[in-house]
Amino acid sequence: MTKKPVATAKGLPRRYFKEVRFRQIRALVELSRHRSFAATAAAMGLAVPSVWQQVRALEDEFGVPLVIASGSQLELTEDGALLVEIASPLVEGFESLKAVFADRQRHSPRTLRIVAPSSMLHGALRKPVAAFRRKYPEVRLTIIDLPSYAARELLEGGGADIGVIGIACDDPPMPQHHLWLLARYPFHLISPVDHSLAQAKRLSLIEIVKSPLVLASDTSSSHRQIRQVFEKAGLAHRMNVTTTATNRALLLDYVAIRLGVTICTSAADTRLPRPGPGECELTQRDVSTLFGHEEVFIVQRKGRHELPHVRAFREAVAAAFKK
Amino acid sequence: MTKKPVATAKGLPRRYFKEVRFRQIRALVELSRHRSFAATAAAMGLAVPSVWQQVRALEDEFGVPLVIASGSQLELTEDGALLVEIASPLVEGFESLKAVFADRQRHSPRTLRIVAPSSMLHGALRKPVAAFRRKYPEVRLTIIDLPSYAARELLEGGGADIGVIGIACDDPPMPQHHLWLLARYPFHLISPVDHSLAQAKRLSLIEIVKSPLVLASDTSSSHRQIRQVFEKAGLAHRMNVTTTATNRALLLDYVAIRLGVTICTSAADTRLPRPGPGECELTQRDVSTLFGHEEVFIVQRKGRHELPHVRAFREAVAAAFKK
DNA sequence: CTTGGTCATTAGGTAGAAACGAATGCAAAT
DNA sequence: ATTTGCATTCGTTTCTACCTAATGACCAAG
Repeated sequence: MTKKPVATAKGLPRRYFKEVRFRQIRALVELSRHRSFAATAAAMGLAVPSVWQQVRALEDEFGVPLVIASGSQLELTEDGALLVEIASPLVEGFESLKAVFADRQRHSPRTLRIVAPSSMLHGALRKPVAAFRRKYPEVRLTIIDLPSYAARELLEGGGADIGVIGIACDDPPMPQHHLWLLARYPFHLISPVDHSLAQAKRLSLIEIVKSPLVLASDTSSSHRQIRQVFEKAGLAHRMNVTTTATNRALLLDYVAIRLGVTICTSAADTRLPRPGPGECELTQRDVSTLFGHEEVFIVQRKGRHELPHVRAFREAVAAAFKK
Repeated sequence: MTKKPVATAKGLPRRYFKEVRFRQIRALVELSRHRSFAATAAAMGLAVPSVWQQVRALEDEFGVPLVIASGSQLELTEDGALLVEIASPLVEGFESLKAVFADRQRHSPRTLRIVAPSSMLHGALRKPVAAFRRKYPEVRLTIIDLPSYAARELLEGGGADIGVIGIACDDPPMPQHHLWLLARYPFHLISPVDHSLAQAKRLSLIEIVKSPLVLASDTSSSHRQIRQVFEKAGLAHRMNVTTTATNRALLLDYVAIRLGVTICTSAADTRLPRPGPGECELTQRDVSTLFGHEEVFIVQRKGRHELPHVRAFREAVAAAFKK
């Protein structure tokens, strides 16, 4: 029975054996230092036959004797000495590879690109960012201010290392990324105190859609979620979004000058601003039974390894939200 | 059940796994060129998962991501680029190792050290040496003229690459060397024609030992063999070696001026010289029944690899003797 | 809006390399 | 004359390098 050769994708037999191997070269170089298989093996933490075999394999490969044992003392042949001369810089370079890399890495600049909507940056992220800046002053920090959905697209394209974004319930999944839930904010309806929606006993989507709306940017998660809710109710075509703004303070300004009502989220401790000149007083009602909650995630590309400074930032953010 | 760690000679577990491997580095460097696992694998003659695994192993080893796949196109991280920058000269050096070695080897001087008794050098070896000189003019040829046993000792000490020597029957074996039998020459007794040993009906050791002897150097194989024969017969103490010489012509001269008789070997076609002035005529008798034959060998250290020019010389000598 | 192709990734399996211990043999030192 | 230290051979075990096949994501054209 002949041994059947294993075919590769290309129909060729495997051929990873006939080849000069680095370990063999390393063994020879060590041998040239210690001048004995026993000493070399000890120095390399190997058994004698292993070293022996590696060196003999080299001789087979190059077709010339490299060492000869005359009595107890071992000598390199001319060819052996030549090979050592050529190869020893390579061995040294390779041995020190990890150290050199670590050294160069220490001195090469680290970067961190954070993306988040401005509300996050002004709010919950302000402290973690500042703390990170203090702890890693050498890291080049890039902060990108984008509404959630735009931020998501940036992350997916590799344009940022980490993001803190809201994700609407029916947005598609992000299979390439890790998501950690940070917070759930209920949606609130904010309107002038004298608005009919502020007075109504019970709110319904039908009632709300009749009013002109002031919403966040259409690339924000809250805008998307609200639209999705109206779509499911078959009311999307009746939405009258008069204004969009990227900023909660602006939204409230527009409501105060009666451009419409807004549906947005607020952290529990957030107070409504006092009315300025020419503005009306505002009130908010919880509409989470209709619109659910906005869910905020830390988002980061999946991968085997997380750089230490990225991890530090991620944990700082998580801790800030946990309080 | 815990997996039992295999203990080495030193009681430590084997540790040839946690280590940066050369192939992994090579894969990364190739990947940096082709920018895709598929293309890299094709270029290296490997399957895609092999390359993938090698690069990921590197990432594990260095603890940082080295490449990221964003969509179809693959990108090196900063760390990956750094590692490639450091390692690619090593890879190139290693890849070209064999070629560089071959090149340097071609331009580095080859040597051949031949040892043999002068009789061989003047006789059977003259033509092979000349032929070799013509065929390999660049080889530095060292010819050492020593009697057989001295030549043997030189070979055993590594002082010569190849030897053509006689070996006496009872000389110790040479386990470290290859021996090829070239010729067997019968021993002859050469004496003046009027000597009693030339006249005697039958020769015996007893008779021969009574005569003064002219022999080759005591480090020659023939001298040793003759001495061994007399020793076995218990006659060694009665040997009266009046003269030794390293050269057959000299031996015959001494016999011709009646310093004694000689026992030596001669090729079949060798004629005795005509007597000079003041010399007597000589005659020879085959004494191989008493002293056996001198056996001539090519001797060469055992080893996996024989350099081409050495082999060429060995074969030239063998051919010269075969005729 | 599916669908087919191409890519990366995971999983499972096999041949071969790389290591070991033990046994042998040579040579020098005690 | 032993012992000891080394190189060498042998047979076996363990680990690696590689494969194929299957899965999943993305992209471009039907």
